[in-house]
Amino acid sequence: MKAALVILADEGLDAVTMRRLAQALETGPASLYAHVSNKDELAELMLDAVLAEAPIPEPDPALWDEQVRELVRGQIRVMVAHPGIARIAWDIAVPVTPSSLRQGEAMLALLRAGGLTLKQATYAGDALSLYAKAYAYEASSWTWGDIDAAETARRGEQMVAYMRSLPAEAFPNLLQIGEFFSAETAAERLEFALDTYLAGLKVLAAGN
Amino acid sequence: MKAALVILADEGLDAVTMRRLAQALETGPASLYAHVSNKDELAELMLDAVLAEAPIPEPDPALWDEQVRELVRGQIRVMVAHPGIARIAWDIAVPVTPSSLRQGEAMLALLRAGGLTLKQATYAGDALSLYAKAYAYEASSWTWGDIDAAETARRGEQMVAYMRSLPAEAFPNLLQIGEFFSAETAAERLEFALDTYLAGLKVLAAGN
DNA sequence: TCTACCCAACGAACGGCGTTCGTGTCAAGT
DNA sequence: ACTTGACACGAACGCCGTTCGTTGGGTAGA
Repeated sequence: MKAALVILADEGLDAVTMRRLAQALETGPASLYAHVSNKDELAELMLDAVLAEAPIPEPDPALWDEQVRELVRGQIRVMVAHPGIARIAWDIAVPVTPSSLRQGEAMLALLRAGGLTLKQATYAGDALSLYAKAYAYEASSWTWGDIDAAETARRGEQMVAYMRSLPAEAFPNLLQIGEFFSAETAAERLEFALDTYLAGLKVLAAGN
Repeated sequence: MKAALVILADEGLDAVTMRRLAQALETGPASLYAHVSNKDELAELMLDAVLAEAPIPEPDPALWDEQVRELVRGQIRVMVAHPGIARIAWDIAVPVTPSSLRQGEAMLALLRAGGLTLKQATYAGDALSLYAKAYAYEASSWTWGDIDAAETARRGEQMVAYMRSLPAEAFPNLLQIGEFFSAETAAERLEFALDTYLAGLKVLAAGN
């Protein structure tokens, strides 16, 4: 349902209610149930529509690790481009929509091209997908909605105040990392996670 | 609020409402706002109480990687032991409760003991924490609540039916991995992810 | 052409939610 | 004994997802 994605983009996830959607379609809430059996099903349709925009690389064994990065980046990109979708992705327990399956198959194909066994590829794909969803969710909430800038700032101050109130030697590391943990470093943290995990996978593949 | 955790354990996350909690305390919903300013604040207190049960290892440079595993396992264990808490952990944008901060500091301390720079430790700790929350959330939903067994089974059939309806060569890998992806392999998938990521971190640390 | 039927679409309502407001109650201070 | 203040509470507000019974228009048959 395109209309739902428009509302999501314009007014945020909280505004995507059956009533609001019905209003956009100039009808009543009850009428929506002729096209969708559930709000969950609506969410699933929205997720699938968004995920369909993520490109799927053609596996090339020589480039497999960069292609895995590209696949994950693509998933994250489309989710972050539609803030709120990542939250929906978490709510859906087992995604069995066409786009989800295509993404899953693509991930497995790339990992196998990298020399992993089927089992290794399964587990690695699971971990990478989990991370993609997690990262997209966090990135979305930083850039949008749920928490506004004032609330975020308040939290930051609260944290600093709380930690200052403790003996400084209790949090020697935490007190130093503030500079690394801003929204600006988000992309860098993603690349770090991908690099590290893929480095681990190469160690594994070398042992096969 | 202990009473809230009892309701969570007995009746699931959906039952943790201000009204239900008030009923358990033999009072009205409005009275709760004398002790808690928000439902969000209640959730934060619940999360902190649960996280407080996760043990914090004393850093030993010789054992750092196994200690990181233990820390993550501990976080996951306490969350899965209280199904629904993992979901709360995702809803809270920036966890600034005492237990959360202690866990964060412990993670940084272990990673630094492993020879990572502060920046590397920050990014790695971020990724590991993200993964712990993600894994705990998934594990909780498999073992509990949100989706019942019948619904899960229906989804499984739906997926198989859908994939069978497509040319088999479109999903050569996905069609084979069913055996690896049951609830029984969950612990194995966790260990795989930890092993892989830590292997990647060691490559990094060696370059310092 | 007229009639009978069917079913998609709908208004209205149900039971729930988080939260707020104004009132009552009761113990401590004078 | 009287005042005062803080705390607890009943009732209500405006939302939510979903369901029920009705309706009205289009089509198939006579």
